Amino acid sequence: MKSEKSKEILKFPKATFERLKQYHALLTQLEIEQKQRYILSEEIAEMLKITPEQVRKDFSYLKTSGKPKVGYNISELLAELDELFGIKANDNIIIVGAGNLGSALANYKGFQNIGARVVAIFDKDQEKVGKMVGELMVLPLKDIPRVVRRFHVRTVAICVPEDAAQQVADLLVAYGIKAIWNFSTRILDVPNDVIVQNEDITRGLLSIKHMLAESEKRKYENSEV
Amino acid sequence: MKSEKSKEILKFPKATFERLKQYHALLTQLEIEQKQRYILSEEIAEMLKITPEQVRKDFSYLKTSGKPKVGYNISELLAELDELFGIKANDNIIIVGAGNLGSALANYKGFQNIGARVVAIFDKDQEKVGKMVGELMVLPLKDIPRVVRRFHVRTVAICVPEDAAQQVADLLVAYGIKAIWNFSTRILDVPNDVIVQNEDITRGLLSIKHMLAESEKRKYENSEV
DNA sequence: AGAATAACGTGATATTATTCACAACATACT
DNA sequence: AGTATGTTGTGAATAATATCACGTTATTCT
Repeated sequence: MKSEKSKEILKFPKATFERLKQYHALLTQLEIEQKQRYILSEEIAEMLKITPEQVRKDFSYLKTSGKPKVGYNISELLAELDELFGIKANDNIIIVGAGNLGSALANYKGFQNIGARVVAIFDKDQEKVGKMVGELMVLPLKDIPRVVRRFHVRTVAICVPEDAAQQVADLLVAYGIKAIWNFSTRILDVPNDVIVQNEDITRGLLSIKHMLAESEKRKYENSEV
Repeated sequence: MKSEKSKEILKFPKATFERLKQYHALLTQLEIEQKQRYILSEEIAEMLKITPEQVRKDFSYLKTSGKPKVGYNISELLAELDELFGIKANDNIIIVGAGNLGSALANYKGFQNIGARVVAIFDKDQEKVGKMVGELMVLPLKDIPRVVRRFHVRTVAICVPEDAAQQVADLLVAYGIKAIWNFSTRILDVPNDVIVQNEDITRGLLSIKHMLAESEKRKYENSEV
């Protein structure tokens, strides 16, 4: 490749990338609300519990720039982030497991905001096959390869019971799936070229427990002094 | 390999804390499986896609130590992490929103592993009130204060539609709730002393999209060379 | 128009996190 | 028992990230 600079521009710190996802979610929300056209680094910072300097530093990796005393144009910023995350290029995904969690995902309306679409949901249980989940009919597992090929599915959300997660993952790997969105708490064993994104929600609750304990401690210490 | 330093001060880097949660989940799984008594830093590293040095460094903040050529005692390590996260001290939590997501949470069996228990689930919709979700009967929102007081609830999971999230948060704050586990993608505006843990799952999918794009690019570049 | 103001942009500096390198040591082997 | 081996534990070096400090600039005010 020729242009080294253009590559450089799309290269930001990992920590910045994580925050860009948060900015994207926030800006999407603001864009929908249509209450304001511009936003200050300080406003963003307050909402996301970070510093304004951090926000500006992050944005300095982008092409979009803000105006002193006015802030950043929400639409412009969101457009650049959309572009950056490849949101215009839609990704077809499927869900395995039509229990409550799988159904919740299937009904989730926000996927369009991040360039994703759920094209099918599968379940092992014959009782569930044929039932409707939102606008999708639950399909049997054997149909996975056909749907994957037909819709060029690269990403699968695993929403099955804990002890079935690895088994389903093995199946999906065999079908050539590129990325697994793992909603079980199990650590999946897959080949190195398969991406695994874990959504173990219990981690969030552990954080809460820890923060609650911390704030209790502070309260105690303060009353001591 | 001596460690005489006072480990009483349970202060570790933030990054380490994040990983301790992962170790905890992994060790819980291994403890349940009962397949092995010891685990090497290298095995942990491979499963969590980090380096063995990182694992050992993290564990160096703990009292538990490993044995050369043998590894770490799983039960001992898990016991220390349980203690650290205050898992023996049970936390009663409630869920607001009895849709698919709220129901999925209510039925989740892993809460006991992290010292949490769902004591009630609420919904605004009169149609849902009275219905059973797992072993819990859906209650009307007006019962929240009573349950919060009766069960000393400090933490609430918000599983309501996007545009109701802020409203519910305001309500909960008024009832004296200390921590909000936010499953909507909305950024909630709450007083500074209220903890908010966001579980915006779309971030995970954005990461997948990005990684897929990266691996596509690598493939392309390799075929160029 | 010129001055005052408030917010942006970013190089320099400080802080935090990861990796390296190797001594210490438990186990297995001869 | 002594030696070889492989893994731990951790201070030191390096790398990544966040914060600071301040020059720059668009807007508002007089």
